[in-house]
Amino acid sequence: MHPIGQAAKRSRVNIETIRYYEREGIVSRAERTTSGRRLYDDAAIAQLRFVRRCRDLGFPIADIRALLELSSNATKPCGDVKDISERHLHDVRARLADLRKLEAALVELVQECTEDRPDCPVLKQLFSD
Amino acid sequence: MHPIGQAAKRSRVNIETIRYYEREGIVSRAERTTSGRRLYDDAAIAQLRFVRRCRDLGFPIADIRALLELSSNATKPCGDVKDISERHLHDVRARLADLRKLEAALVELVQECTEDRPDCPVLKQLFSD
DNA sequence: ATACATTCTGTAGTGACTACAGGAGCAAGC
DNA sequence: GCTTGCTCCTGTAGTCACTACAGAATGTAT
Repeated sequence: MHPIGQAAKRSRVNIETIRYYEREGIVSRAERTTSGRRLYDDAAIAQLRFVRRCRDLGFPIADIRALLELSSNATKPCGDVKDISERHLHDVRARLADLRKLEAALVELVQECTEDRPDCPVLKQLFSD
Repeated sequence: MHPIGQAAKRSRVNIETIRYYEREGIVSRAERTTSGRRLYDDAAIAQLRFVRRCRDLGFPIADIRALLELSSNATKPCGDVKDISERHLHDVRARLADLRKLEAALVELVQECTEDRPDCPVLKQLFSD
């Protein structure tokens, strides 16, 4: 059994975030010492690491809740896991498309800006009707 | 002179957001009728539209404050405008790189998930040490 | 006069944390 | 036993850029 600091290091989830996850019911409530300090076994740490990996993959907390639920309660989770993952992948691709457009627009904008002259074409363009 | 609803339509900034921008000092304080309602002239609407366009380009509010300051006070704003824009472009590219990695990781993950079987390889992988 | 639309202020909620403040517990050295 | 310093506790507020109300007042059309 490990105190929260150890659990944080092993899961790469920082201490404040672990407490936040517990408060929000995202992970199960940790055991406590008699003085009220949290204690984590390997399974609890694995759960934190799971959440961390999902966050690294960009899954929102709501999805992570669902994934954790599936992992503990479903007999055949794979279909639902796939659905959640594909929906998320779709979101990521949509964000990628937006960012690519944004990048192109910015490149064009920056090209306008070449000299130290009194009328900035960038500002002019952004202010135009 | 236009009431806030008109200003919102013309600038594509919604009413609540316009009030928020004023409260935060991002745009200049609107004139008022005797009863206290906001009034916007063309310049004020252009300023709102400017903010909206910058937001569309992903600039954070702090950058927009700086750009507005430059547009009203600087004699040769173009150099600074370029600096701000390039720093932002750099950020956007960093986010793009992150998202691309994320997409690749998700594609790989989703490929694992093929059948309706009791042990989901995705969950297994996310839970592994 | 009445109905309806528009606007006002002020506050709270969003997501996913992060950063304190102020206090208590614990381990090691003297 | 005492002090030092680290870890931990709860609870609250801040982050970013809005968005969503509640409850009241004003304006416009019939």
